[in-house]
Amino acid sequence: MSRKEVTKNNLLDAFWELYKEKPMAKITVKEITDRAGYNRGTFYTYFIDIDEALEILKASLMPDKEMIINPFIELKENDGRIIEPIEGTNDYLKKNGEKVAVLLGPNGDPGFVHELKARLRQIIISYAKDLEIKEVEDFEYVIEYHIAGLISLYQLWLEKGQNIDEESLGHVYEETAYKGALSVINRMLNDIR
Amino acid sequence: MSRKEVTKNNLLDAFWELYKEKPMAKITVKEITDRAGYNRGTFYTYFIDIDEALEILKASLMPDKEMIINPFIELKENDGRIIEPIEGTNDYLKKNGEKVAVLLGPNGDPGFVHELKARLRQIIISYAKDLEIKEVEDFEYVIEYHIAGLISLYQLWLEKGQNIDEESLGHVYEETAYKGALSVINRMLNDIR
DNA sequence: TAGTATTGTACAACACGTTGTTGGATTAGT
DNA sequence: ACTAATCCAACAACGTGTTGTACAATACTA
Repeated sequence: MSRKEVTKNNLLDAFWELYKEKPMAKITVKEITDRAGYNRGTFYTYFIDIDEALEILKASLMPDKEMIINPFIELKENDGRIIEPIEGTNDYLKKNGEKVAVLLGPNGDPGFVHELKARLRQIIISYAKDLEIKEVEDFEYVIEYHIAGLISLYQLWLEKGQNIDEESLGHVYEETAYKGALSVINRMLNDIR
Repeated sequence: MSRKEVTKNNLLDAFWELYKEKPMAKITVKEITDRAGYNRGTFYTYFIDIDEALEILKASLMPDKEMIINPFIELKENDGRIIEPIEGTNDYLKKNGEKVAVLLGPNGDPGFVHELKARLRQIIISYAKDLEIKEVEDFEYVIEYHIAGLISLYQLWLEKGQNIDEESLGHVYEETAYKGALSVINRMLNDIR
């Protein structure tokens, strides 16, 4: 790795440490360079401003199509049932989950959430394209609902300090995604009567 | 309304107009007061800083418990089926939907989203409290999944310029919430084979 | 290989804009 | 005319982004 790359990474790392602690508005260039051990001016040889640094980090966390496996590919062998997307996103989350969680959290970046959802929608839709779905608009809304729910589910889980084990979470997810949230709630209510 | 209140509202309105256009970091006090037609110093007699102005706006958009009707209250007359929360949140969204959408959007405030979801969860859970649900943790996750999905659904709809009519959206929502997103997707796929 | 030119990296210093505050002048409400 | 609200001018403190410079690494030439 060239010196240039080393320096840039050091700056990005320092920035990320600060970003975990406090919102963008309260982070200064000086803080970043102090922590990384450089002069403040050096920052500007690598980035236009702090926003660009964040953009670069966000870009590195955006999933490529290859990172999300096709949920429809095993349709035939799977008696017409699509496989659960959480499996497909697992690799991605395992690797970047911790960082992604920060961007999704209360001090995170709404633009990132927005783009992440758009990207995932786009990927899933592109996979489904060959299948020639008629209700295209409706389809997109269902995808959106599900992706948002899935992300929030995961986020809340991290926020709660993973208060239930991963399998239980998977079970909740599966039941909800296949039977519907309101039906599940109904079941939970009827169980106690 | 006193002169004081009028001025404060004017300042908040001007701030909101700017907030719709660009992110917090690029808004200056001078811009706000120029737009509202006041001196820059006047801003500081009403707010500590720009952040406080945003906090006040966010607070005014937080739903009270009274604004969300109890989705369980008609359980008995409703053959054990809970009524759909979208009905309950409708009044709230009708009134504040446009503003809320900005805060949920790409230039919005992640803290607001976080708090909004937490508040809605809390309200719904408080309604369900009397019913003594056993799987409390699981219940919360299902609620979270659903709320996030519902909000995103609505947000995407606004973003798409309401490309389908409200009834269609309601239909998509209902089917998804009661049958499960993945099941709906399965149906859409099977329909074309 | 030695010596020289070229490039790139980091730095310190600067001018600029915004912030948050102050005290006193001015205007508007009743 | 009295009081409260607003304006205005000036201020220090701070963060920003740009400039010119020194030094190190690398490439070039003989």
